[in-house]
Amino acid sequence: MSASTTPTLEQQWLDQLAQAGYRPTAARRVVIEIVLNTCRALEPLEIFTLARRQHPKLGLVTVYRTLETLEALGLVQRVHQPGGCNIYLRAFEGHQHLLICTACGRAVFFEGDDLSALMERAARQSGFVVHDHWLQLFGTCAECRAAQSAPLPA
Amino acid sequence: MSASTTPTLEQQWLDQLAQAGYRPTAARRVVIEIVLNTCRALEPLEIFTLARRQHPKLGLVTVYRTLETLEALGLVQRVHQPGGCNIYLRAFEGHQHLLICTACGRAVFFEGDDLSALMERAARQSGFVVHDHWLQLFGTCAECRAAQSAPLPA
DNA sequence: GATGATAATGAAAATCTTTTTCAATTATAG
DNA sequence: CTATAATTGAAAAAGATTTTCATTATCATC
Repeated sequence: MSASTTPTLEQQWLDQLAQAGYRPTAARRVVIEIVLNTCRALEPLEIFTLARRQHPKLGLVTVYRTLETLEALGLVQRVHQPGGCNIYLRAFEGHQHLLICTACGRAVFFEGDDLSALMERAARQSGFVVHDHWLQLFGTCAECRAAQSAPLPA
Repeated sequence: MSASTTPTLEQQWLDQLAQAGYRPTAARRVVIEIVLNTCRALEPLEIFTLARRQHPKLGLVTVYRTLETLEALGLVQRVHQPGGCNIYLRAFEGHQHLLICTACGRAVFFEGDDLSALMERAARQSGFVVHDHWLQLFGTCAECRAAQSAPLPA
C-alpha cells in the first residue's frame, strides 16, 4: 500500500467523525457504507434491514442515532418527497439541487443557481429577507423510461 | 342581503365540497374557517385545538379526515419545512411558490415561473424527463424583523 | 498488551402521530 | 317525517421515533 493512496469516501467520513470526537464503530461503518453505495434516499428502517445483513446485532436505534450524527456533520441530508420526508441521502458539497426519479427513487444532483433574480423579486414583492431556498425536481430517469417502453416478455 | 353578494371563501369551499358529494357539516365548517383565517401552515393538532373552542365535541380524527378531503380537492396543501412536514396551508390557484418566515411561520405566495431554462438544463444533464418541481424560499418577514430590532422594554 | 475512563450500543419501554374500526349521530332526498 | 347513506367521535391499533439504562466497545495512558 503506497502512502499516497487517496482515502476512500468511507474513510474520509470516518475521519470526519473522528475529528468531531465520534468513534469509528462497526455500526457506523455499516450505515455509512450503505448510504455511500445507494443512489437513492433511504428510510432508517431500510438502512437497518440492509445493514443487519453485515452486522446482525445492529439495533434500529443506532441507525437513527447515526443518521442524526451524520446529518449534523453535513454528510447526509434529509430528503422531502410526496411519499415521505424521513429519508436520507448523502449530501454533496456546495449548494446543489436534487432531481428525483418518481419511479425508482434515484436521486441526482445538479447545479443551477441562477435563482437570485427570482429570489430578489420575491423579496421585493413580499417584504421578506430571504435566507434560504429549497428546489427539488421530480421526473423519470432514463433507465425507468426504458423499462416502461420495453417491458420484459412474459 | 342582495342576491348578487359574492359568496365568502368559506361558502365557496363548502360549495366545492357539495359538488364533490361531501356534506357541509359543522366539523368541516370549523376546520375550513380556521384554515382560511390563518396565514401560516398548521398541524392537525393545532387545528384541532383551535377548532374545539368553537366545536368542543370535535374529534382529532375528523380533523385528519377533513384535511385529507380538502387536500384531495386541492383546497389545502401540505407544506414541507425543516421542522416538520405535516402542516397544512390553504392552496392558491395556479402554480405558485411559497415563501415562509422562519420566525413566525407566516407563508406568502409568489409567482415566478422562469424555472423552465433551469429545468431544461437539468433534464439535459441528467437524462431525466422532468415532471414537476418544488420551490420554497425561507426568510424573515417585515414584522419579525421589526420585532427583532425593537424589542419591547422590560 | 493491560487498564481505567468514557463513548456507544441494543433491548425494552415510553411517546407521539396517524390510521382503523365501529356504533351512534347527522344530513339529505323523497 | 322517514329511510338511506354519509359522517362523526371514542377507543383501539399500528407505526415511527425517542428515551432510558445496563452492557459492551473504543481510546488514551500506562
